[in-house]
Amino acid sequence: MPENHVLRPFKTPAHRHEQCVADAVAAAEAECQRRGHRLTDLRRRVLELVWDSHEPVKAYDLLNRLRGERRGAAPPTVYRALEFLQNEGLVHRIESLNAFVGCGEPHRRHIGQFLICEHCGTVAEMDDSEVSALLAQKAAGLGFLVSGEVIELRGICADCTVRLAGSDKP
Amino acid sequence: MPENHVLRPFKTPAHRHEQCVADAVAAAEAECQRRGHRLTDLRRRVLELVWDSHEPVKAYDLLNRLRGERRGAAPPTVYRALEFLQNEGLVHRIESLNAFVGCGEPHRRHIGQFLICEHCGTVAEMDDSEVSALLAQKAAGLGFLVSGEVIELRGICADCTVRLAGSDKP
DNA sequence: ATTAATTGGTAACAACATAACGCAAGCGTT
DNA sequence: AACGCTTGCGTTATGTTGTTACCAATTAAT
Repeated sequence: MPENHVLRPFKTPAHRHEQCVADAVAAAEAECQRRGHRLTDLRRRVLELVWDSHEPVKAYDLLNRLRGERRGAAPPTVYRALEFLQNEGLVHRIESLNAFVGCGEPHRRHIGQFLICEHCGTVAEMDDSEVSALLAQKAAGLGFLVSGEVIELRGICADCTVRLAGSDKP
Repeated sequence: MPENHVLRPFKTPAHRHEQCVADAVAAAEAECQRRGHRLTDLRRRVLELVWDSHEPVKAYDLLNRLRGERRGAAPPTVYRALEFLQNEGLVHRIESLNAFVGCGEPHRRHIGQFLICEHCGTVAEMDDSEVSALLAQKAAGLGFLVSGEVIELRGICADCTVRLAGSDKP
């Protein structure tokens, strides 16, 4: 078992977006079925909207899009769907952005460590057990027993590094 | 140079709180003086209020306390002071709580890794370069160049572990 | 079919944060 | 001291994010 899962890589050149959303929804269907939980129309739609961007999505952006297609959509509509999706591990919340991203590997329960590109806004997800273990060990040194972690790194992704280097000398 | 600074330990039994706040303010004075930045009455007072609790403090709690002693206090009053204090490294923001804690070591610039006790609400601060280095290395493996990190661990602190174990068999 | 549990529509509100404007105090120059 | 610049912050208003409470509609279980 690899210690570093890369769950949500930065976009590859060959990225076919419709397929990627469809795959995510299919995986979600499968998981919910397996668990006997209900991925209703609303929940599925919110999940699609989350995946529709590879950047983190704000709850009220989802709401605005929902309003266009569902009469009576209101904050609880979105937050309830998001809560369900989070509980099922289908989306993650990015605390430092008050925003949400789809999870690329919902069948394996995990928390995730996020890489947020400050240039293009894209978020990648790692799940590295070595990092978690080291943190748990360091915390244990202070008598602290870890039960959850929020890890969100900011920086520049590979694509943007290239792009920025290129634009240095135009 | 130690790789793991413990900047804000959990409370010790001998904790003398007034002294601890006074020390923090004195350190802040010294830092601002040295940098030629102005720790005004308002900013000093907000810093005191932040330190007054060892738990993270919400901006609007600060505001409510300020209102009792300063006519015309409003959200910008607090947020501006907090922004200054953050820039000076005198307080840290806990993203996952929308709250603020005083920094125990303002003379050394750092980001901090936070341990949040879910039982008593207390926050401790680590600054472990080994953790940061490992994260940077793992991210680099994905072509990601890290420039900032948000690390907030939840769990149970040493004191509460003891307390909880004791209350198992009362 | 009847009942019980879940889902989500609706309205109101609570919590968190920023924008824009202007005055006045502090400061650095002359 | 007089001038003009910057900074701090009071003030008003508004924008964003998240929650509570209640009830109607749908679904699942008996």
